[in-house]
Amino acid sequence: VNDTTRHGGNPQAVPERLRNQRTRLLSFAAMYSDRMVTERLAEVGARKWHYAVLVSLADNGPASQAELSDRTGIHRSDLVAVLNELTDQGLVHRTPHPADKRRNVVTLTANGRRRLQRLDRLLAATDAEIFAPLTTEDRAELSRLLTTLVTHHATPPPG
Amino acid sequence: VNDTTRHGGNPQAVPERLRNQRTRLLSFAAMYSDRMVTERLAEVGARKWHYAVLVSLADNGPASQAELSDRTGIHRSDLVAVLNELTDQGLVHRTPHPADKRRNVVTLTANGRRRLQRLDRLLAATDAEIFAPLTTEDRAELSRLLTTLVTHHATPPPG
DNA sequence: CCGATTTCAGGATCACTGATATCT
DNA sequence: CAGATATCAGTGGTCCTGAAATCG
Repeated sequence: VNDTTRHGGNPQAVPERLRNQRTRLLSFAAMYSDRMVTERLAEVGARKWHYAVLVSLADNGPASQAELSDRTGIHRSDLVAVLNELTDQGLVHRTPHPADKRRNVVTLTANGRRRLQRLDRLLAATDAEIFAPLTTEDRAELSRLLTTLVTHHATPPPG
Repeated sequence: VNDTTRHGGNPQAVPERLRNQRTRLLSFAAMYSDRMVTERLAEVGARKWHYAVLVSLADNGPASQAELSDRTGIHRSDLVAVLNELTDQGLVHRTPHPADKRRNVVTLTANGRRRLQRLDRLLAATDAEIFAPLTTEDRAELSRLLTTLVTHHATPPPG
């Protein structure tokens, strides 16, 4: 229908040398995946980072913003806006830390817990959609390979 | 050394539910990969799209900009700037198409061919660095899985 | 007149930087 | 004082939209 947009180019025309470039494959796969996740979340007024924060609070309990940044991978500077949005929606709570006046303690609300359940279902469906062309075994294998890469590069070099 | 930047967070602190999320793994892996590729290319004054254009011209011959966009996945609007940079460096050539005055014919120069060889070596080294934690078989497997995903999602839905 | 090609101006989003005020 | 925390303003890159100018 619309062939000038949604780039990635015409797959048939892409030279083999480019098609087989692993870093390029990784980039494009992530691009499609990110786009789909972002779209699905946008339909219910959420963003990727929202989910990350809600999960972190649900699974590891209340936390300061600095710790939330560590848990989710959200940059400290950007976490502020994310928490503003979540508090505006009544999904989390920012209260001053009793013993350390610099910190906030971020807590999940009952609404936040319900919201997380919904996002969980939504993201499970999106995952199924994105990885539909892979078998169950292939999906597990992909997760294994990506986990190896991520842990290797996320781990700070020894020192 | 600097633990507040280069996010991805503290890997140990990331909740298991997030760590195992496939779309997140894909995003982060691509992020690390892209960052490394971009850095290495920047050291020699190049960018990712430069390489894509040079490869396309070397492997599939001269082309119009519209066709180059299809071959490389570069958006038509952004291709202009990329070609400006490449022509400024004397790596490609823009000449008017003899039979169709709307088009340009983009050609690889001798310098462009030499440049491509250098970028090939550089990117091969970067690929080795990025995928170092994977065995040879694992890398092939990863390529296979990613290719399945990319072709599936790049191929326009039947119609 | 419709469609294709090149070009430019600008938007939206994202990771990141840098600075500031506050507090330990 | 050094160091940590939360916040805000702003940069640079990328993907994308929209429109103009030119031409088939």
